[in-house]
Amino acid sequence: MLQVPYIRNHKEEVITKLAVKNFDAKDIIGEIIALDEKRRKTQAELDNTLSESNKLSKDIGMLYKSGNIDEANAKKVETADLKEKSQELSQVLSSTENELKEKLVQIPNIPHESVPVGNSEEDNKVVSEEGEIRNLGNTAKPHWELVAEKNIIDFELGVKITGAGFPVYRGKGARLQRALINYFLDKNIEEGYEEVIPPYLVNEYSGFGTGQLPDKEGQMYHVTGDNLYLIPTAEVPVTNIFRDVIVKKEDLPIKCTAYTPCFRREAGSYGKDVRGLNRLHQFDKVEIVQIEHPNHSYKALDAMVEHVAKILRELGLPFRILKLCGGDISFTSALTYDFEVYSIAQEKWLEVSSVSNFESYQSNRLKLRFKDDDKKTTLCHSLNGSSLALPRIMAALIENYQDANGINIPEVLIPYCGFDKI
RNA sequence: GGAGAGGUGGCUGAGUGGCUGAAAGCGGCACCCUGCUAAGGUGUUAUACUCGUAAGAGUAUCGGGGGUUCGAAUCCCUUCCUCUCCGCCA
Repeated sequence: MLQVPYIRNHKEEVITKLAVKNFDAKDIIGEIIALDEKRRKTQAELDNTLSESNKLSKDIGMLYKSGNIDEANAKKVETADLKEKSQELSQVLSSTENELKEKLVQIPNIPHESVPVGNSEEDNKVVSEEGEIRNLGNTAKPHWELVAEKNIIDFELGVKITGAGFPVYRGKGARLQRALINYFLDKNIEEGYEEVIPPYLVNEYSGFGTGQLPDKEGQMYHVTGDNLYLIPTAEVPVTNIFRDVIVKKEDLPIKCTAYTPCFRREAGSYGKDVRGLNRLHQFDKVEIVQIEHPNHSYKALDAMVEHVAKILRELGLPFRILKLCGGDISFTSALTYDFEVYSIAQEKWLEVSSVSNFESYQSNRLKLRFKDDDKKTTLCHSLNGSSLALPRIMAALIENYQDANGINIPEVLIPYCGFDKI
């Protein structure tokens, strides 16, 4: 959520920059400024009214104490008008505040100046590309065939137990998955991230804090009996650790990593793009989250990007890094880099990580602040990224490391797996 | 799930209708003093919003929401949470 004073003081700039996200902010910004003015005016009026009736009440108290009952009763009558007025004003105030908030949450985060203009993923800018893409000719098998042959991931079984998009990993498949999780976590811990195991169900306040609610409600599984939501990403519980928190400046940056399963309803497309591990309702992901000082958040973003790149390099997967354009970048992000690994059998790039700086957009919702040198409380910047999402890494590993004898395990994973071939 | 008790500032803990944004202690910060150290002294120490260039002033906040009252941390209702006992259970 953007800060109203910022909108008020940088009206034109906000409108221009939001245009990069293909968001026409002109009307809504005007409405917000008007609502804010109304809010402030009402606030001032209400405060004055309350101040008056507080004074009267104090007088009445004094009069009672000194035995001046008649005068006290006379003053009581005077309070009636003030009370009615303050009730009216506070109603106006709260409805104005609600309206204002409703408008505010409709405005996306302002994109960073380096975000390329564009309408869709076609316009994302390839920042770098690394690793050798093997040429297996037409012998390359897609991962869904390989996992069936080796009996390491069973999609049909998942359908029987739950439904489509809930695969069963078994044998070496399960072991490889667990190896990847541990490997990712270890790399993150090595980089200074504190490991946390958060709840996998969150309440609605948390959903609001990270922006899933109220708009993207359909994306999450809702446990209606207890009014809780299954997390679509560890970002939700982990970032909400810091909701309503004022941290010490010297504690920044705060770095957390968490492995969690992720649950996504993602009502939508079927077919080739969602075959196998490409898109699931339940999947595993290791997430990294940073809370940073506003002056250092872009340095932190670069470091996170480099960290993820290092892991992909170690795994020996060909990958590229994209800077998302205005049309593809998420609502809440100021700058996002996507990581894609190449799937040689599907002959396409698969997104395996998305690393973003939200600047103060999330912090404003979360009320996540730090005390600055001038003792002012200032919003922190928050960042997060996947490090990494498991299914597509698994898919790419299986496809890229296949040969006539089976599937090879990358060097770094062998100690975690306990085997070197499937 | 049943029966009780309770939720007050960074922490401990007082406070049962008005002068309590909140005693006291601890902790934190600043300064002073003692040639060092231990100790001592003085002051300060919440958050948000509004008005103001500022100094400052006002308003709200004692788990959340609602109510009674001229006036609520204090009374009533409701909800969430914590603790103790019983039951159930990985």
